[in-house]
Amino acid sequence: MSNKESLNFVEIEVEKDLESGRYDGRVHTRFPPEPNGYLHIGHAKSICLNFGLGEKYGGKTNLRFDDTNPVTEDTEYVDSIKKDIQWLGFEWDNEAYFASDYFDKLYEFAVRLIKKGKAYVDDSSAEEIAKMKGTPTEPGVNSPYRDRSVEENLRLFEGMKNGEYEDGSRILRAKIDMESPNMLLRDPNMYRIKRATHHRTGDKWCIYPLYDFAHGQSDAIEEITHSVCTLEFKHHRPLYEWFIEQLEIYPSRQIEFARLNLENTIMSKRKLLQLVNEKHVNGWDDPRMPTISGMRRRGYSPAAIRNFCDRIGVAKRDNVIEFALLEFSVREDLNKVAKRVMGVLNPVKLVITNYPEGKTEEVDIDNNPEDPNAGTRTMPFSRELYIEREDFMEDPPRKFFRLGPERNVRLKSGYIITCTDFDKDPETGEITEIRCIYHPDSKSGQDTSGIKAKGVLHWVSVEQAVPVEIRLYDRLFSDPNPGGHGDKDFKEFLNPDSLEILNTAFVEPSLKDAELGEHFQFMRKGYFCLDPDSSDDKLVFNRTVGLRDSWAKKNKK
RNA sequence: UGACCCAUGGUGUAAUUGGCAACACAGCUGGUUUUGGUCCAGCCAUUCUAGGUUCGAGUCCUAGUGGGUCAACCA
Repeated sequence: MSNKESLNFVEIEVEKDLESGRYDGRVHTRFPPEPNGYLHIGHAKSICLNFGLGEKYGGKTNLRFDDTNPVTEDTEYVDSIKKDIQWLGFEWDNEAYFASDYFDKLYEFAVRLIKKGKAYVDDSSAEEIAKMKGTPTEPGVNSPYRDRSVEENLRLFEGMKNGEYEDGSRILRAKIDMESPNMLLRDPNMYRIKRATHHRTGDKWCIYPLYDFAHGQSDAIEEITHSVCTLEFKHHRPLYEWFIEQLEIYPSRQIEFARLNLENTIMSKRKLLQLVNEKHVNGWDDPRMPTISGMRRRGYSPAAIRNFCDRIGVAKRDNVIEFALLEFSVREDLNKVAKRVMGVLNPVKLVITNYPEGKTEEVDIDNNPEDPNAGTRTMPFSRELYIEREDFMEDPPRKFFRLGPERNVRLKSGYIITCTDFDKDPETGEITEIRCIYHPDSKSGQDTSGIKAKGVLHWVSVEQAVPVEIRLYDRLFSDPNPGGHGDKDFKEFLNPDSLEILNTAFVEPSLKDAELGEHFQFMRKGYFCLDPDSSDDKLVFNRTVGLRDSWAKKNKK
């Protein structure tokens, strides 16, 4: 198969099956989300794994919605999930499938099991069943309803389907072994009565299969070869296989891998939903969310996310990935594609006293030094500019390469300037204006001045500057493992400074034509993208991720 | 006080299935640079512990230790 490159353990298992001819050389995987929330980066790992397997071995991958619990599921989620998978760049086989498409078949499977004497209707309450189940260290006991006749079970199960009984009054269980050390084999529930409107089947059904009697059966119906899921389902495997054996259906094989955990975030859909509902964030696609839609809005690219998923690998041990690895993947991709532009986040005015008033010249600038084909554009340069407030120091240390009294610095793609003077608010100590002279023979590309300038600053011409709103993001949680403090609620670790809004920023005029989905690098400041909140009279930019900043790092120490 | 799974640098993943512990990220040095970005070079591990098998163990065996999962009419 594949020779030199190392395989993950799932691929190794798949290749073994390919060699043994177990599935006639077929590889057919599936990605089975429940439509009860938006997809997150953990799902991205699963998507990349499942669709990656399909692509790598010339097979196919189904998208199947595991929609067997109508009370939490909704078509809004179906739509968002489809969009996210496509955006990541994957294509599922045929139309999307739904477990709910198989409700008739599943009902028939259940009847088949009853006829074999392998399933029975239990009239016990949920509490009674739980009690009879025992504990991990104590065996369970048989239900008094366990030995009903096949005929009675058939009649009762049909009654359940026909809505003759109340919700929760009866349940269909598999008859396996109440003393099994594996709790899941202690007569697991198969079908419950639940009068709820399903997002696709409406009110047709009042009984719905549970996970263990839907998932594996759906795999079999679709003739899935490798059913890849996360570690929590390990204990379900014997049950998964028991049903296959009893029903004599397609023998799909379940393989479990360790789910992704990311520092400073949570991956639980339930908790993410809570953040949305309680308005701790502005929706599922809030750029601080670990959702695919949030990351998209934040400016992460599909390639960045896929590369990240490649890098983290697939194994069986619990893992916590450092956020820095995700950010590396984002920078790595954006560095190649992002157009370099200028934006001043915290402006201070710079006046070039020896530059003619009213004059404007267009200076040339590279769109992307990493991409020779990206071309160049021009930017207006004039007497009054905005520069970054933090690029000036009244009394700078030796290693500060930026502007200070009598210091030289180059204005990127423009001229070298020498600072001559500055104004300061006597009350606040804030610098209000900086004055300098420029050296006309130092123009970028035709510099004959011989002047040295260690620092290079970005800038925007005041007259043409476009005022914009800038949104800066930080980790949503200040704790590396917000969900891992059993006694404390994860929301206690929400980072109060995860969103910072800047309302006095300016960007170069070319950004008036910025489009949604475009990636920009604001030089020396990071990667940015236009936010959908933008309107014609107000542009909003999200900072996707900052640039690596060894100067800031050095100063922190 | 059960069953099952897992254990390799700060993090994650490898190691031709018993043959010199590799790659990436992070960190630290230095170089290049009209982005303190990118890029380039260098540094950073006696594989949880203790026994055993073997010429040879990260890999096999035994025992321990540590972590995870399992008792929803959720998936």
